[in-house]
Amino acid sequence: MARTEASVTDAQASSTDFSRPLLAWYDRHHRSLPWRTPPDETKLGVLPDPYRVWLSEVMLQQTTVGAVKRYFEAFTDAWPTVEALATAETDDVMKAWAGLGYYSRARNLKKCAETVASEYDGRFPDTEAGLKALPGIGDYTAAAIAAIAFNRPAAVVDGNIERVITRLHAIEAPLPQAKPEIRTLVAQALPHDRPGDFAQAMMDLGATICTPRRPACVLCPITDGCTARREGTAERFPVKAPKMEKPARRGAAFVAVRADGAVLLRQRPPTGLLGGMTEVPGSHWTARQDGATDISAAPFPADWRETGSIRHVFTHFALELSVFRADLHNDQLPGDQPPGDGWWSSPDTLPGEALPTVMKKAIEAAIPGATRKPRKG
DNA sequence: AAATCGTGGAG
DNA sequence: TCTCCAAGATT
Repeated sequence: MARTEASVTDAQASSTDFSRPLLAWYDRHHRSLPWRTPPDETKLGVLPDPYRVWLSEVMLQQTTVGAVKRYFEAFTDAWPTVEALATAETDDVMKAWAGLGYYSRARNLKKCAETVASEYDGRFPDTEAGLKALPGIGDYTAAAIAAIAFNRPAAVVDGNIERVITRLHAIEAPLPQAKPEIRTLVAQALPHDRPGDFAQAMMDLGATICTPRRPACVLCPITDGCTARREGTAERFPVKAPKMEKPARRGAAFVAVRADGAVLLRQRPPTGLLGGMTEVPGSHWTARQDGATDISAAPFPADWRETGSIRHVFTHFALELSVFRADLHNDQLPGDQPPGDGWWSSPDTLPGEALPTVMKKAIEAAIPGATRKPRKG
């Protein structure tokens, strides 16, 4: 195909202008994703639905593409527009988000949808500043939506792009200190005719070629200006500050099973770890390792039997949970109301509850299969 | 501004 | 099994 953008190339010509070969590579090797508009359409001016771009970008924060796909389909099926999400029940949103992690994202997602629906007439702002003012949208997400959904020349910097840029320039400064320098370099390389495709091309390159380990430099379209490639040190970048090791905590979880199979659940506080999500009653999670499993934290007296234990690793600590189960007869129920603000969830509603993975593990340890959703069809 | 906030896949 | 870490945001 004939190249007609010679003037653009000349204007940007420098050792750091890698956008043309990168975009040419993207045109041929871009990933096809449910929220993405392919380059043959964006080049004709067709842009993706900002709602779908926003939803995907929030889901993709610190989360892999593979994990996001099913959730994205479920969300867009249930709530096809930002107005639909704005009027949804928050509890339904938390249920749909359960398992994806970082649950403040779901709370902010709902708030953001409500703001866009009520204050912006259902249309997302088309500038970085306007977007960043919304809950759950920070530097990266604001730039990504501006570039991808509105083709604004925004400097998008995510983990992939940090890796690509630090290798291109062999940046020795550790992250996150090097971030301002990286942003400047991205802004300098930004092709103003295709900012959205450029951002996605950089991310695809980082995800498929310029990978954290064993990068496929042989297949890379921009090796010419890559210092780390020339020096054979690509895998050394990006340099990161040393990470501290995760402390251990332990606690007890109590699975109360009624005669009809219903399980006692309750809601966690609205903020903090697993904020607003559903849990089985449990003890405090202590950092003490000598502490015996604390059965005094049970929601009511019963014949609690330890049925096993589960391990779960959070971002900043590892948890070991002793799981207790009690099978209740009808005359053993603690009054006609569940303790506190809890509720009994029957076997057919349990799989649809807003249970984070750690709680599904705990329930599974007491009642194998109880949280598994029945296969449809 | 350092700490907090989940989960699962890959090597 | 263990380590790394993924399209980061918030306080």
